[in-house]
Amino acid sequence: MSDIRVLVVEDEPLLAEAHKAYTERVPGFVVVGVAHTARDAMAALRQRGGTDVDLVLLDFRLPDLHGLDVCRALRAAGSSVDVLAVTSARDLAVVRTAVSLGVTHYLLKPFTFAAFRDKLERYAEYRRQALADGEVAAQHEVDRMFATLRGATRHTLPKGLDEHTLHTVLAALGDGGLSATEVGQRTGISRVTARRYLEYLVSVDRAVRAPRYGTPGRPEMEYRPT
Amino acid sequence: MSDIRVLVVEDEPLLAEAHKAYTERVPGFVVVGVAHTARDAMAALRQRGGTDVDLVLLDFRLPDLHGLDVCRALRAAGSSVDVLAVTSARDLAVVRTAVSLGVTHYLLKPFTFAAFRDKLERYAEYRRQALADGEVAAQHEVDRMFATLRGATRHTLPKGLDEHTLHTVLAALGDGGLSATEVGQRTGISRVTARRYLEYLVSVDRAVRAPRYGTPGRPEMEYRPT
DNA sequence: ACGCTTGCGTTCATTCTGTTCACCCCTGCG
DNA sequence: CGCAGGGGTGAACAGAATGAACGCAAGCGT
Repeated sequence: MSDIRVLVVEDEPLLAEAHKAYTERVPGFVVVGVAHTARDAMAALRQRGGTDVDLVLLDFRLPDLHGLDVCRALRAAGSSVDVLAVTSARDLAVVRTAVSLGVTHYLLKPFTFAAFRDKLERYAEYRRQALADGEVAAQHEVDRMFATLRGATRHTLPKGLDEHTLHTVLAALGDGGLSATEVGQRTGISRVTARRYLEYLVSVDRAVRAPRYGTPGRPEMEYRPT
Repeated sequence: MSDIRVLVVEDEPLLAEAHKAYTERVPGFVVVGVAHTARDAMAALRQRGGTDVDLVLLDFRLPDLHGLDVCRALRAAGSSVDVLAVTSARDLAVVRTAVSLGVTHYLLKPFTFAAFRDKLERYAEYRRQALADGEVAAQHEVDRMFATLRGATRHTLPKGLDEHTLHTVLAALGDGGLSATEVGQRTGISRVTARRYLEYLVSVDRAVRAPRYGTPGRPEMEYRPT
């Protein structure tokens, strides 16, 4: 199976580099181009005849056109290249339209590498199933393809940590500025456990810690989500 | 929440009637039109201004144009109406293209009413989440929308589960707040079996689980029906 | 400096989870 | 009527997640 060829479309040069680096950290993917505007992106896709790019990492906020318009133009031109929306647009109307235009996934900026990799790996798996030139025999095969692409996110937590507790802690943390003890009080969880989860969040860059000075005694650690 | 308005596109008159009847058997859906050709379908959609139809049940094998071309024309015209592909085309290439054009689902003919209803109900649930004019706060909310639309299907009880036991467990659960052990005690079923059924209920969103904190030792899981 | 104060970070007992596997019951078949 | 097979159940077990206890770390005050 040859690599999946990706075109990165992102106007901010630093982010474009970051997305490129992220993509190439995922086995099976290779970046074949970077575009900074909608015009460049469409030119790159046209030039390549629509067969040399498998997946477009498309920022929706571009200087010249909106990403949704790029999608529409692609579809109108008969291209069936796959699109992964990478954007900070949180409007449900935009999500709806993106879905109707067939984006494979919709990744909110800023994102962690884990979230990014999850989307790419799902796409790779979908592609493995869909790329064959054969035919599907039964409904459940089609269902499985759709589910592979869009099914619930799998997230692997370290041992000793529980997913539900993690959500509870995250919710209690709110906008941050809380110590482990305070999070514990808010959730009914013990300080020890609250700390366990807060430290996990720090370890995966979903929170930061800072000491609280000014009072006697050892300073308290204050956690804040990122 | 008003009904979801459906346009049925199917050239075979008998099948068109059948699809219409099926659709109206699903609560929350209403058929607002039937078209027998691609031309008719596009005319109907244009006439209605693109805002009076929420979902198109689209046969791909039409006398004048292929369903895929209808999709492409819709997208090119800026319509973001949702499309449920209903077709006997089993080519993976067709499925791939359909996905890239944003079809919500792909239903192989011939199909059972159960399979059909599953697709419509998933779409309704997706719509409920996506229709608000608000904004999404986090990645997992978008993920849930995609998963609702495309997640794995489960219409029958998995092996190893018995319907009668399921009802017993559901009845014992009452308003919730019970652990697997407690449900077991109330029903005379073992904890293991009670848990088996409770977890099934969670997996199909008919119950939620939350840990009970405060005491030493691994927390108990508390189940609550939704 | 040096103690004082306060909470951090860790260890470990505790309790319940999740899984495995043997058993039992039912059904179909020779 | 005996036997094989499969689906559903529960006893036993390995280990997962929590919180109490405790020693030590880290600022503050004199």
